Amino acid sequence: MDVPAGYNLPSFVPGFAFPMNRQYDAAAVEAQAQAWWQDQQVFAAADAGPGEKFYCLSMFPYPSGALHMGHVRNYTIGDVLARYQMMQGRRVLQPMGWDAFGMPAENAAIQRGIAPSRWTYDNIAHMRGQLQRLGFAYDWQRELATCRPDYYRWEQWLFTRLLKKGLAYRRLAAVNWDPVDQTVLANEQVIDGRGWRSGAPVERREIPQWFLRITAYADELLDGLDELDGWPESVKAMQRNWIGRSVGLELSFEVPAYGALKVFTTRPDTLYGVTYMAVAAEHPLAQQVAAGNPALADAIEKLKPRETSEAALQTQDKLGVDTGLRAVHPLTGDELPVWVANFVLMDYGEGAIMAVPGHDQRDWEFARVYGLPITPVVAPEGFSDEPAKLVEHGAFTDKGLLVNSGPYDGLAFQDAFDAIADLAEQRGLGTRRVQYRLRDWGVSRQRYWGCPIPVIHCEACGAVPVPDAQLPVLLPEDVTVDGSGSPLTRMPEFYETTCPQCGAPARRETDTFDTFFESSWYFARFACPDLDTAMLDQRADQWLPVDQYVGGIEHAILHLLYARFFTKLMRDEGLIGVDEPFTRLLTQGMVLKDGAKMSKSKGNTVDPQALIDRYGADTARLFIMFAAPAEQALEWSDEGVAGANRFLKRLWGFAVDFAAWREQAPAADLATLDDAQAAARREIHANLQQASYDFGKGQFNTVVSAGMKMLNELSRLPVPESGGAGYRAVVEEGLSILLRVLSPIVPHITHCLWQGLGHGEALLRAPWPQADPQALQADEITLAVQVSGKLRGTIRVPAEADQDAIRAAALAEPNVQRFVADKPVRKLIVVPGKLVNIVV
RNA sequence: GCCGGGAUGGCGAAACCGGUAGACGCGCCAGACUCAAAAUCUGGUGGGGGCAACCUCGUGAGAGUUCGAUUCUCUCUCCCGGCACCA
Repeated sequence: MDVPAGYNLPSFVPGFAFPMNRQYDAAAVEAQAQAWWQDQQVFAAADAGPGEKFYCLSMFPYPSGALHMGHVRNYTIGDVLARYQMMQGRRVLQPMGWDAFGMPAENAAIQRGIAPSRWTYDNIAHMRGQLQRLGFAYDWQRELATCRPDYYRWEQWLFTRLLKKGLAYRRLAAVNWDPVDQTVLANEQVIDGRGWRSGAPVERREIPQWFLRITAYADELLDGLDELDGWPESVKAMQRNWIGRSVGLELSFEVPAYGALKVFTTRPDTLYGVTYMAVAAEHPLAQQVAAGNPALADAIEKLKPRETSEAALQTQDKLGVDTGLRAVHPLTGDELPVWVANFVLMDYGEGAIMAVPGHDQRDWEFARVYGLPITPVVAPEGFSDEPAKLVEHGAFTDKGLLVNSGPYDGLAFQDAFDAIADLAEQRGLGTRRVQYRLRDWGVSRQRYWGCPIPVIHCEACGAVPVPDAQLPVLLPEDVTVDGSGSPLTRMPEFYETTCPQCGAPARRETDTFDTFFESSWYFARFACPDLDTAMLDQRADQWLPVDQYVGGIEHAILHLLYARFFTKLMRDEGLIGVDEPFTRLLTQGMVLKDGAKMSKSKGNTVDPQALIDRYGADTARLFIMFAAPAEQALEWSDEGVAGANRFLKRLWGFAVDFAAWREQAPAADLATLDDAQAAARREIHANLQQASYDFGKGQFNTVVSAGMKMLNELSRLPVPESGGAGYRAVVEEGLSILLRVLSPIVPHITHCLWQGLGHGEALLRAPWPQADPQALQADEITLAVQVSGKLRGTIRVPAEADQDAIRAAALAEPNVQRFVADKPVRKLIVVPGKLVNIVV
């Protein structure tokens, strides 16, 4: 760590002279603290040793160029948690790395003609410097970047293992195709149905792609959520819904001139309410109809989705066309029209539905548009009106008792479900089965800046995994990217190879992995980043699971689900013993300015570098932790930052003045406190208790608040001109508590003051302070007095007053007497330590 | 469209198990210091009423449960995150 030239470092010698400089110089203080940490190697995590392990991890950044405020927030929260655990005596691992593959590097290459690798490595170097300037307690020896072959070779290796197990496979899947740029587009690159660069309407194309069979782990991924007590309920709920396990009935409807039309339903109880059938435009039935009828083919073609995003599909107007085919209702024998509808998704279930417009809102809306009948077959218990009334203004989607359902009338949901499912199974019409919303994970990307998929395509042998001895498949870094597809497809020296099985000329796969592939296992690699003989070794089990994971809520589903999935894959490969990667999860909120998320496109960003240059790392950290709870959105405020800096200046000045005063003061004596000093001490300990409680909850803004109150209490005490044994005792103790409580948040200033005040060298290793119960004792307490629930006054009573004494005091309060007057007291509630409510 | 979350003074927020709404900070107002300003320090600061003691309204909207609701239940509005190729 470099110390700014020309600055005379204050000489912090424990227990001796305090620096003369009363001015808080953040740059000097921070350089001093960081130099000490660097010198002592305090953040190098020992794989074994004394203390319980604690693995604290923040989601690693994409090296986009420079840190943004969201990074600063994320990493400050993680660092505060890590440092807090160090002070609890844990052996803490807090690593940092780079999620280095991705589209922005290719975009930069197109725009500026820099190779993606060069751009990425430069960004990493710059951002690493910024992280170091912020004083995060990272073990930099474990740093990794996912774009380096020594990292990605192991995910290539794992992929070949999954291929052999059948957990990776290849099939056709849809992509967004830009017909002008002749390239595949990410959903992000499709704006209002058009390519972002060409402006051409995107097309949907089916190409062969690699998939990971995440659905094979659907049940385990779902059930595992129940054990994750340290995760927010909201994230678990989102994952549950994403996996979307539902138990239902697979049913076949006979369609003359087509055959059996299979559907899946979770509501067999509504079978009598089916009034039409609907299939997706890509469904074989639709294709068959189109083949024999050009007019219908044209109409069906228009119903085909153009984009791949589900949001785009589900928000379009409900459109359809009648195929003219009729299905036979399996129980009533009624004829049901078969429609092609754009709200039916080919990817979910069977790509066909039995429409029950009385009890499904989408079916209801479609029926309304096309004048199809709506038949209610379920009604709430005790519903006595005309059943048709139930579905006049929308579908009735609750469960209830069956009506209009022949022999099943009057049955409740589960009985009806069972009876109809039993009948369907007996008659061979269908079977019960479990359906997931979760789809297998498509990992192929037709892009350059990613990990090459380690497969060789041979005409004779098919898709052959690259043998271990040939790994890694190196991504050539010296390339030109021009936006018209991946350069790998134009590099014979990359793709021309020979089949590892038969030796014939063969073509190397030119697709790369989804970048979620890299981020799905990096947390494990941090345990052994230097290992070059295997993906992981026993050190992974020494550190895993991650005890505390911190990152944005936007990763609630995909990244966190894929990381959980990979953990199970690695476990089943015998690499690790844990089932789940992250024991506790904190999802931090966004950073906003003027009510909107900070982003370059909105032009409302604040550059963290400017903030650090002006005020220092501690001010940035303090503001971020104080301005809002970690999980909530944080509204940026330049004045708030200045306020945070003001507090640090006050803290510095107070400590320096006290140290100077202490030179001529008598020894500290806690037995000689006056009333004000005793009260201040009580407040210090009360706020310590609060801060410890809040730290445990992860509510850091109120920890800062408690620290501010402590300083307020101490500064309010008059400084004795002579004597001062009591003052010295209260302030010395108070400062030692305050510095420790704040040290995870503002580690630099507290480190220097701790040393300067002579408490020892390593604040990091100081124990967390404990509140003294004796200091907390008060003789009198204040109780609120309500009359019929409204506050009418307060009373002071001895702390040990009994209920009768409290009642008497409450009734004697003058304002209370006014409101009670001669009205009879119906009830008198005493909440110990809080309030009295007199109900008249 | 579906899933998840949020809404409290002029602003960021606090209120632990249903018990004094607005701690702490920002901003603003007044005062001290200063030739002046900045910085710093002291005091005040939810709306309305009152000389005051106090009264009254008030936690997105509407209902409900309760002696008592920011907190629990139901309905609604608006904003934010995710929706499988942004990371």
